[in-house]
Amino acid sequence: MNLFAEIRTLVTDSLTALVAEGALPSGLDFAAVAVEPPRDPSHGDMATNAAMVLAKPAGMQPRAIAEALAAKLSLDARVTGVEVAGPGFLNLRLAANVWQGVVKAALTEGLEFGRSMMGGGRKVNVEFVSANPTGPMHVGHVRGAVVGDALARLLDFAGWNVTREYYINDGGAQVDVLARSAYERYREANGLEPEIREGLYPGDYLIPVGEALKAKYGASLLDKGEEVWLADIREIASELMMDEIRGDLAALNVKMDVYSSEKALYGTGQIEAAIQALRDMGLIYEGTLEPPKGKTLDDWEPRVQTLFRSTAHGDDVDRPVMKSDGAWTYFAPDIAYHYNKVQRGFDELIDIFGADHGGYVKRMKAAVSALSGGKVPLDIKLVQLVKLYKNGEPFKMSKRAGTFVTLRDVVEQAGADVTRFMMLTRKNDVTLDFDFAKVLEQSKDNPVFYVQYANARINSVLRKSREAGIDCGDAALAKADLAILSHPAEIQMAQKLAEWPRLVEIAAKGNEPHRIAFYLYELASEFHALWNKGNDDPSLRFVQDGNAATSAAKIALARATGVVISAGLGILGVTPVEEMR
RNA sequence: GGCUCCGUAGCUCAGCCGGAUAGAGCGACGGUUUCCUAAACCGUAGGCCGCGUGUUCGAAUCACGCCGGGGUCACCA
Repeated sequence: MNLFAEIRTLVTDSLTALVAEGALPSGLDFAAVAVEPPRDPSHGDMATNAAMVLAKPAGMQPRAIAEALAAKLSLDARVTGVEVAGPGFLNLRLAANVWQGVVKAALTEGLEFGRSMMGGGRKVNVEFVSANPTGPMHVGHVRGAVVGDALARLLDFAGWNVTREYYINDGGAQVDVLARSAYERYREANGLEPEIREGLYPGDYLIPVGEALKAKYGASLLDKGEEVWLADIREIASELMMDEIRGDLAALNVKMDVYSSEKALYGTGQIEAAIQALRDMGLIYEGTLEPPKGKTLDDWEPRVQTLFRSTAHGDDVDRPVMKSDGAWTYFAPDIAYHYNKVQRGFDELIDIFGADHGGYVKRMKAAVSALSGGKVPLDIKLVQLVKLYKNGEPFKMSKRAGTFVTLRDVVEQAGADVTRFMMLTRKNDVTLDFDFAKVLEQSKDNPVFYVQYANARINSVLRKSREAGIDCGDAALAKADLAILSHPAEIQMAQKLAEWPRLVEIAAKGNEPHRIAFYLYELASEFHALWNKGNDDPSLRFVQDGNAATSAAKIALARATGVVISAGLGILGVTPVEEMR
């Protein structure tokens, strides 16, 4: 149930009726008509801009349209007041039972309350994390992992058919470096001194890999050159690193549906086929790029390369797909990979990248635009840096690698739920400060705690009510006489609940999971306020001694709030806390 | 220099597919506890929404140009 959508339908139906009566000219487009919560509560419960957006196309004064529409709307039983205000807004007041109905809907629909059909079952692929399989995930990956996973959950809730996908970059030089690094650990496992040369990965997470290699090969590779072992060790080491990464993701409560391998694209003709497809469109040519303007590169020299004419699809310069030695650039398999996603039938693609990949956005969009004939939109979300602090001081440490803070470090210190919520308290394109001390603080300065505390209070009410012998099942509460919820503070709470389905759609439309976190904070704030009003006015307390009917109605309101908090936390991938003693 | 993100209260940030008197938390000041968890709540103070021009009935929001800060910039992935 989405009350705003229902009232918007009422508005557009009324407009259609006015057209039929000749009060409005025919052929008007109602797409721009919006029904929204007004910023100022004194402006009523809902406001519509219908008269203003239609004034010009209808060739009428906004006020004339507004008055005609007001007359129509006031005939509806749900509408108790309509007034024309400001430049032509129509402010609506709705009957109390409309808001009480929202409480009932939340109880009967449960965690499905707010689920939307907006996605229409369209297939969307969300690619995120895609960290190189050369070591454990570090803090830089955490935000992308959380944003991607929460976005996937959000889109699922809003009616999309979602696939979460990880692209394993196991085809380039970095996995050779991994293999050489692992070989040194293999020598170490055999009692020799490892030579961790400049450019190799020094982290001690490769020690177990060395052990595993010793278990498999004994001492047989010690006197061999890398032409003998490189390919095999590359394979084994990157497999083990992916196990590590899967474990890291699990620790963050992130699950992938599909892992795709870059290496698997080589030798199958997929890269050649993708490039050929572009060539057939006349988008591949041999040429020489200009040096970047304004930036002097000492080692720049003109080179003939195989280039993708990405400028034909919005990029600023054309991009090389093949090196001068004839090997593919990183971009080529990435084109093939995205082509593969298009061919698998996804209607929409989303990539979550770190902000350092900002320069990659236009060329990737150009490739997808070309290869899908402009039919598959690619949205790329860049997540900005996370800066770590502890008590306001910049924080650097790692138990495991010496050089970087790992995902495990963060999860062990802060917990998966807190980490996830905090990563969503900023929109993706703003840098985020993460203070290990602050995120564990139990105060309203900490939004995770604040929301969880509201949920704990709700559960406390339910516990006590059950002890008092009241049936607190959702079905029973839904049958309560909700007309009892007539106090303005209670109506206001119900109004906040009514915004939930609308918010889900707004967040999904913009691929903006952070909006869920902000809404939950506001919802918790409304609840805490209502809770405290019970101090001054005992009639606002949820449990009313000796009056089962009144208690049931008020508990229903609390429970409905709890349902929405749980549903919202579910989208964020955060487990609701029942009790916080 | 190109591209890109950011610039809103003392601080950290929401709001931005145009809408009414621009919001929240922290910090400051002042209140609330016989009560279902005060781990909370209520109130006061605090703003050329970086600057300018344009579009519009209407701009924090859209366009263009500046200023300031971050990221990034050919055969690395």
